[in-house]
Amino acid sequence: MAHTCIHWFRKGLRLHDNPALMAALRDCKEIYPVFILDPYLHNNTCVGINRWRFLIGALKDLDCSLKKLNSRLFVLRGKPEDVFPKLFNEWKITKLTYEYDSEPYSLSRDKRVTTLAKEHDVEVIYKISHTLYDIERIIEENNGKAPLTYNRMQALLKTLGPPKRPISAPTMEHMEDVKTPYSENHEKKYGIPTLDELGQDATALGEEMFPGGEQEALRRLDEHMTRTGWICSFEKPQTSPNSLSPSTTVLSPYVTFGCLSARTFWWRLTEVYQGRKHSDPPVSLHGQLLWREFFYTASLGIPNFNKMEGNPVCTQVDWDTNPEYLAAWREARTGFPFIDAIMTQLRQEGWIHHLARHAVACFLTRGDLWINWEEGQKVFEELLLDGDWALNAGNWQWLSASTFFHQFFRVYSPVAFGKKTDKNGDYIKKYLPLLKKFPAQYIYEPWKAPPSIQQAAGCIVGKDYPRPIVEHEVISKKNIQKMKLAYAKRPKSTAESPSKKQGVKRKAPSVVDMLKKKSKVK
DNA sequence: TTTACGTTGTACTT
DNA sequence: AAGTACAACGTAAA
Repeated sequence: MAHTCIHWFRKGLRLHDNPALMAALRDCKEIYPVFILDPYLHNNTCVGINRWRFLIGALKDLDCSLKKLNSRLFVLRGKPEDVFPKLFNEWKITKLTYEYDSEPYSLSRDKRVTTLAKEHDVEVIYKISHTLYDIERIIEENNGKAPLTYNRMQALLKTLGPPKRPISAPTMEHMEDVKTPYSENHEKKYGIPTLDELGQDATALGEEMFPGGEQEALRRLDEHMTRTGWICSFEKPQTSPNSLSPSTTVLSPYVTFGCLSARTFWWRLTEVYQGRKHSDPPVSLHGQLLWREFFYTASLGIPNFNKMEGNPVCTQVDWDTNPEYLAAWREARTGFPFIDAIMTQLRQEGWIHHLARHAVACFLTRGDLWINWEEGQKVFEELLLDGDWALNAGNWQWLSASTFFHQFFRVYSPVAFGKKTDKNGDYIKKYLPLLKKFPAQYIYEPWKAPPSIQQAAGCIVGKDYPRPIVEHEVISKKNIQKMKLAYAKRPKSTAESPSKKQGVKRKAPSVVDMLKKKSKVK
């Protein structure tokens, strides 16, 4: 007997490489494509206006693509646990399909919805298509633990082989015997929300740099894939955090919302690499997708992954509570132009380069302000178009040297780091036009400019632009010592003889270093 | 137990 | 552009 199905879109806002949607269309007479505005996920505190705009764009594009298949998108409002029982009854549903999502809230929500579905005699089918791999399998392969290093991750993936190939989007042939019953007043009942309905002030919006949606995602993917030389020589650490236009693909928002399948991206890259010399993970574009996989795996295998407390791999640090510092960082008024420019770009455009994220994250946490990484995590979640639960938590732990990365003595300078790729400070001038008349010599540290130069620039530090809120050279050294202390308090998994051999070990590394350098000749 | 290594530090020297 | 000191961590493999 043919089914009456709901396909539930959450992430995975696309038709291509959507195995759960294809499962819905098998033996199907009626399909209801559904998206639910869940007050838990979509409240105003964790979703900024740029992310709302991206989501609305993605939903519009989805509805547009579904129309071409004689179907429509049904947008509902409310808790999924409340919405589904009504839909099951009203539409006489027999099958529910969705894409697997490993976020803790999603897992608990989907469990509750599955229970409700069973009570209504609704068959539930879910498929894995948000990540390259079944990340539970990766954890199994590592004896039940998430790998904590990229190397280990790569070794595990080697045993699993390459990711599955993506599947095509449904066509009219798949829809031959399938209908979507929608009425004249569909827009009124199930329409896509406007910014206004969501309580957002649309007049506050800037130019839309990255419009949401699957069609836009695939168009951008195609465009990038034509740049074969660039793709093959791509090395993430060599790309610039402060170029005036993005030095990377910025496909991340599309992958985050599932407008673009990670597997589609992966295999398109494989095609470009084919028969050509190319860079490799971790720095290559394949490598970037594997980093995503790495953090997804960690987020599933490590409890309380988005918190310090109760997180077994996270170094417990006595971060300060300092609302003034936090507000200065969030609102781009730290007095360090490089930091403030990045935070301005983040708020305006919803995207900043990965290394720019490093600079501001290090500054907020272990580098300068000594504020808990969870505070930064919240701000990024609100403002980043590619704000992803797992990647955001993982990268904040990385940058704060809480786990994954442990060389806490390597601190980014809020002055020096940006100069490497933008000596003139053009990036700063773009996002902080107030400072645009400062000569290059002072653009990264305007407080050092003599009064006459400040006057000539039309910007007096301490009046028009803030003085630096901390003295980086001093505070970063203090903070390194505080990190050392926090590390010393870490519970040791193996019993070790502590201080005995330390005096000897001090000298040894220099010999090791010398040997290392000899072998590093390229 | 020891060793190698870690996507993306800074500041100074050669 | 490449090398080196700085002060020095944990993980995973050997």
